[in-house]
Amino acid sequence: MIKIPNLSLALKTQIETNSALVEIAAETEILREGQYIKVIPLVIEGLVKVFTKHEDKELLLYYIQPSESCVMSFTASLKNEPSKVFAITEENSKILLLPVDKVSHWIEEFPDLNNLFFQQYNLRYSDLLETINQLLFDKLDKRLMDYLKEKVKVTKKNPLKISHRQIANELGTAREVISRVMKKLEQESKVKQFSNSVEIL
Amino acid sequence: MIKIPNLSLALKTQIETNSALVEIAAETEILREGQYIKVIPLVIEGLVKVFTKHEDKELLLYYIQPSESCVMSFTASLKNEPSKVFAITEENSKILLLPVDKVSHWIEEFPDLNNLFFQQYNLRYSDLLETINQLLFDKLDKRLMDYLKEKVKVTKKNPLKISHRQIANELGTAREVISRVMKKLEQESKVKQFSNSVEIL
DNA sequence: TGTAAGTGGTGACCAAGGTCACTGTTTTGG
DNA sequence: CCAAAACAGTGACCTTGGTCACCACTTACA
Repeated sequence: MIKIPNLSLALKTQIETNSALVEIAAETEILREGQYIKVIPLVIEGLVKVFTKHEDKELLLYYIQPSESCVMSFTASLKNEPSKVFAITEENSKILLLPVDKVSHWIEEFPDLNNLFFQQYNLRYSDLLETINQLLFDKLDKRLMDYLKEKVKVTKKNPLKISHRQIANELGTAREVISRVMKKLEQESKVKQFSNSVEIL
Repeated sequence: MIKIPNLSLALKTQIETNSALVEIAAETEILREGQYIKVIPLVIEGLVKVFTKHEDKELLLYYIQPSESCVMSFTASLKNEPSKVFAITEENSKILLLPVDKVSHWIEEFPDLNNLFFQQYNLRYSDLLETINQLLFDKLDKRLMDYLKEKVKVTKKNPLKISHRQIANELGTAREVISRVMKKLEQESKVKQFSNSVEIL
């Protein structure tokens, strides 16, 4: 039985018998801007990254962690609108795919599912607002540190195996810039770099 | 009887008999960061501006227009969390104040209200994402033009009576910068300036 | 095992926008 | 009607971060 906090047994049974559980390899694109979809993902295991992108420049928006869903898919499928964001698996993941037509009924029938989606919306509202505040108020050194801390927390790995290029992509900037700021942070003893990996101190 | 699209008569009656309709003068602060609240506003008439702020620097996030509500208030009051944003009336406004304890019941009882809040969350998600995209991908001249067009649409006034200082505040920048960019836009015949007002061409 | 691809480091330079200082004009309230 | 406050214009300068051109090192895999 799938473990998702705060869902009733009746609902979990419904979900299990009506949804597909798929395993998706790391680094697989699962949603792109403009795409129409008919399925709502519920992450069981692994990690999904959601980001915005425009002509080679992109920005990490938030992660979808186990027990979480994707509100973009929720509205995109219920209202038949195209997605405004991209999503990609960052780790090998197990994801439940809930069929839209079922979900629209379940929402009325099961207050706990209704609740879950309200919680998800609220969470993403906070995530996006946080992103705005960082873009607007913080310099790159702070943004980089916050990014690294968040990444350590979410992947539960320290040191992180990650390239300067990927960091740059996720922060919407250039590799050289990360190189520069990273060096500064290392001199300030806030991080330590090995080959291809970064440890937060 | 209050006119709000897509709400059942039964619900509207409930709302009318259990909520206070208040008139709030323009430029009145109605919500600040860190504040706890026990009431959910539904704008009937007028216009409410929602923004983020940090040490004198602020940024317009979105407007709450008639028939719309405030999802920040929704979660802040239902989950007893402090607000993360500021809100201020931009015009004289009539606002229905729904008591939280009632709303939590109405949401289960009336699918149309449940629906309204999902729509509002979706709308704000889009608003915040749009804000992020503009901050990240657009230069100030484009951001300024978009801001002015939006303002004209939302206030239904062209020319707009507005100072460079206020524009600067809402875009998170400085007055001198707006002065500069405004001059450029005027030379490109995209706007026309009179004393204390701006017309979009 | 050698070569191509990916990665990181660095200096020089550029562009956008933020800051400062100061001026003149317009608006407003007593 | 006049003084104070708010507003707008502008040149000089600074800071941040983006761009470019390289070079050197590591890693993967053919």
